[in-house]
Amino acid sequence: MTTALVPVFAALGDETRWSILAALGESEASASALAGRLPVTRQAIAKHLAVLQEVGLVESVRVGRELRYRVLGAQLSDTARRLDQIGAEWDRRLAAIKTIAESL
Amino acid sequence: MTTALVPVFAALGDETRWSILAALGESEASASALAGRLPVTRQAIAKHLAVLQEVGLVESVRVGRELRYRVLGAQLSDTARRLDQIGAEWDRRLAAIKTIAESL
DNA sequence: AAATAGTGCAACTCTGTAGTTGCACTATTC
DNA sequence: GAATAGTGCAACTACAGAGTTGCACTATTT
Repeated sequence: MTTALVPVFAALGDETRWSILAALGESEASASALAGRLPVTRQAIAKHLAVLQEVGLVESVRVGRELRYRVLGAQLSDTARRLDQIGAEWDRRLAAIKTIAESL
Repeated sequence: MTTALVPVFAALGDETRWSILAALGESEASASALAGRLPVTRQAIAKHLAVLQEVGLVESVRVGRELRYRVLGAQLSDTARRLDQIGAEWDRRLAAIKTIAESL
């Protein structure tokens, strides 16, 4: 299953979500724990985590009575790979057109 | 000048803008030309192009009386590289924590 | 058993923005 | 010089989503 690309970027296009990802990049944490460090409510964070989980950037594990979230760097790297391929393809094609144009 | 990352993702988090980028990935085009191929008005496309240009994904060149837009694959590849580094850093750090935890 | 920490869900506000219509302006092209 | 193709700008609508408050529920701890 290859995750659709656009929703991933939409998820990454929000500063608050990057704050959450950055925090999770240092250590796993629950929504409540994150709410202690960030200037938003726990409910807002829960919504962001749902978005991030939907696009596979985050996964959750039950630990006692808390839901602990973990960031998935591999998904980010996979997205990066696909992005790089698209950019390279554009430049390749446009360079080819330019070459043809100049040969006229 | 390293472009801020989040605005780039916000720009990439829209399907219509991807349609525009895909079209420009095949050949340069003006806002009016793009409006002929896509199911949105020329004005809407102009706004999207402004957003894309703001984050450096697109540049424009005057050709006669038209403003022709060109996609910049290099900016996409650069973004991809930075994204990959971030993902790798997360996984590296969390793996280190896991190792420490298991050694207890 | 009681207190509590963590979560889930719903309703609401508010801002941002995607998209539209309409008109004015300008440089072409004939 | 007149018609026209391309763009620029402004006002407006409509919807998505970021954030809030409030309450209910549940599984822990003590």
